[in-house]
Amino acid sequence: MTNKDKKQEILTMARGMVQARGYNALSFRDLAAAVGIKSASVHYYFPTKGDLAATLAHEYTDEFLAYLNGLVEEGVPWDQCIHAFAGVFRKTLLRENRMCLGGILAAERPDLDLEVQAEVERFTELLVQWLCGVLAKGKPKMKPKELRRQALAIFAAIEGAQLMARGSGDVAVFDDALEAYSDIGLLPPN
Amino acid sequence: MTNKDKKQEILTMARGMVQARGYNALSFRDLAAAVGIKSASVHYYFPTKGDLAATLAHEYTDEFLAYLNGLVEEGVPWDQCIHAFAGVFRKTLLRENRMCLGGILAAERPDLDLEVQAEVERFTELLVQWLCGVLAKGKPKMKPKELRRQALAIFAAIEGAQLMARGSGDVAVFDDALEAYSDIGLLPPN
DNA sequence: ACCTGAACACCGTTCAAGT
DNA sequence: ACCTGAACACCGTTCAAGT
Repeated sequence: MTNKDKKQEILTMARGMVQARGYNALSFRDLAAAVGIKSASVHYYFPTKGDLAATLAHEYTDEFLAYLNGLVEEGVPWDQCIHAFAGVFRKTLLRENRMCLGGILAAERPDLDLEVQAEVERFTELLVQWLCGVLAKGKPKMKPKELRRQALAIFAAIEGAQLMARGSGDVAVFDDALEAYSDIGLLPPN
Repeated sequence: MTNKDKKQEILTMARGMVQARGYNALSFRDLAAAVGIKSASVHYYFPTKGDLAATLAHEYTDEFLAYLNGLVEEGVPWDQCIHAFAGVFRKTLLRENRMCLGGILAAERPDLDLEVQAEVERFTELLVQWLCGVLAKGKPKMKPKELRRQALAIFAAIEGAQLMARGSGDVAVFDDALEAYSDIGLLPPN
């Protein structure tokens, strides 16, 4: 196994742990045990917990965005793109009641190093931009500023639905909220 | 200073700390120092961190609800009640970028004792019920099930707007999202 | 290049001991 | 009744030492 493989293995394991229990709850000793090394060795790959989290968040953003851009390139209609976006959050909940990495890190913001805070902002910014682009197809007459506000609103509403579903440990809460969003026109109809 | 005073002082201080930095980041030693005792003494009032958090969450719910019910009793119109509800979340952000206690505990759910998880669910349930009651005045023809879904959606959307505003450290994000919610009719117009 | 044990100051918790 | 210091097993981090 190469260096890169091991590093990636640590990242993958850590991502799941943070999404499941949060940044503060992530233990280097648990993480090390999960990949079969000692906690001191994790520092060989990532000098600090902040470095690990920043890398984690950066990759998460890139992969999330690659998936979303893939949908657009495949020619998926704009309204189905929005639903696919929401679907990612739903799928995350189904796996051990996990949260969006950007969401849980946002909640823990004051405990994060500046570099990690910056990655959270990058995540939000890039996904809002993607939503803007997709939304623009459905609402061609809308002004850029209003478009951006609506993209943000859709994003926030979905994050909030996920947060409340996690808090109650019940995916139905997420589904109910999203159905109401569709009824009212915040999300396109099914 | 009586026992009750000291206990309340601990609770008040702990509440602010959890809203600012989260449950996992709350340190008994920091908390003890803030109220002028040693960390071991905090355990005299609250045997475990879970006991403290559960009491915290219970009081938070009660106080939040008392404020909201006060609005209704004063005869504040239903749409202004909803805006006042949202206003609490905005005000929380303005104080050191704090979060709703129910929201941040929801994010940290897997790290919470069962009694604390139950308090988070109580918080959500009681506030949703209050929103249902207020919303019913504005939409008298709406069926109970749909009413509840919409109350949940409003709650989730506001929590999400707060989460994203916290993540970016910018209240304008909260304001933008809420403006979009109003535009689309999820929240009543201003 | 990659890993380790031991040490450091932290954490929640317990408990015997103080007043 | 209320508080304490000391101990326990944890935490992230550092570092000299191993291969």
